[in-house]
Amino acid sequence: MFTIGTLSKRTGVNIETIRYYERTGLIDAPPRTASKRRLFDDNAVRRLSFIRHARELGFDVPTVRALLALQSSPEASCGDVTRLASAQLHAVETRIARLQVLEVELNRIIRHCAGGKMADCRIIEALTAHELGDRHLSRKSLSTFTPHAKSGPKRPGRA
Amino acid sequence: MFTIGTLSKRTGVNIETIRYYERTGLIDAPPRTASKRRLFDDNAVRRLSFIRHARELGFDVPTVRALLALQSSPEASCGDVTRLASAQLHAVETRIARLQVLEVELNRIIRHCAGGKMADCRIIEALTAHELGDRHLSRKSLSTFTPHAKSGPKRPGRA
DNA sequence: GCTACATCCTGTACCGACTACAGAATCAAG
DNA sequence: CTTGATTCTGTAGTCGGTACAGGATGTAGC
Repeated sequence: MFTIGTLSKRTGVNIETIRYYERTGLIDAPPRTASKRRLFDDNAVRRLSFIRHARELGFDVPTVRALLALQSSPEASCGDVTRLASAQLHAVETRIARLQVLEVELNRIIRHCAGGKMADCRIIEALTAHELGDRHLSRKSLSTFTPHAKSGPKRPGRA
Repeated sequence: MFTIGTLSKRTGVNIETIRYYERTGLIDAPPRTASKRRLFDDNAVRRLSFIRHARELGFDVPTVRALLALQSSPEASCGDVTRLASAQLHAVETRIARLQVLEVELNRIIRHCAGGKMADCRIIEALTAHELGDRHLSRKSLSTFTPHAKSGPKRPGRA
């Protein structure tokens, strides 16, 4: 048995995130020491690794929850899992396709303008006018890669 | 001159989002009628279309802001714009590459299990054990396609 | 025992980029 | 004049965490 810091190191999941998962019922509340410290075992490592990996595969939390439920219900069919994975695969493929459209367009934009002044630049125009295949565009899908992960503490908000 | 609903229809941007953009300074506060209704013109349509398109290309809002600033500063070089677009292209390419890894793995998982019972299913195991190239994994990148866009009003939260 | 210092606890607020809703005012058509 | 659509402001909720305050423990060295 080990405390949350060890679990965090073993799984690569943030301590705060582990507590968050507990709060939201993704993992069970573990036993505690007399001084209220959480105690985890190897089972917790496995479950948390599973969650992490599923999240990495792009499953959203409700789906992860469903997978976990299937995992612990012996009469569930493997087909159920396959179904979830297929849905996920479909979503991933859609995302890839859309990103490739963006890739092409960004390339076009970049090539279009080498280094002149704004007056000669078609980019703004291109961005304003051009039409993307965007009928079902989800806001969620638009997030940029923002690697603010472990790049140190930043607190610009409340200073 | 037209009101916000018309602007919304012409640009495909949600009314609430337009007001949000105004609040956060992405667009200027427009003139109003005597009864405080916002009045927009074709310029607003262009600017908002630009914003929308840039967002669709995956630019985050601060970057969109930068693009807009460049747009209205005549001495800015086209190269600045190109730089932003290149950064965005790089991010998009990274995302594609990562999603393709997921695609492969999901496919593998799906093929691995046709329709037996959980007992015979390797998926959970695969998800628990397998290691992804995830050293710099950003939480932001994990969001699933959640097409809850215009699929009607839903209010499960406070009912 | 005492002092550091690391780790852990709870609780709350914050992030981005919106979205949703309440409750009131105003508008346009019949 | 009434009805229904549109708009207004303001606030709170969403998702999936992250960050921090302020306190309580644990552990090591002296």
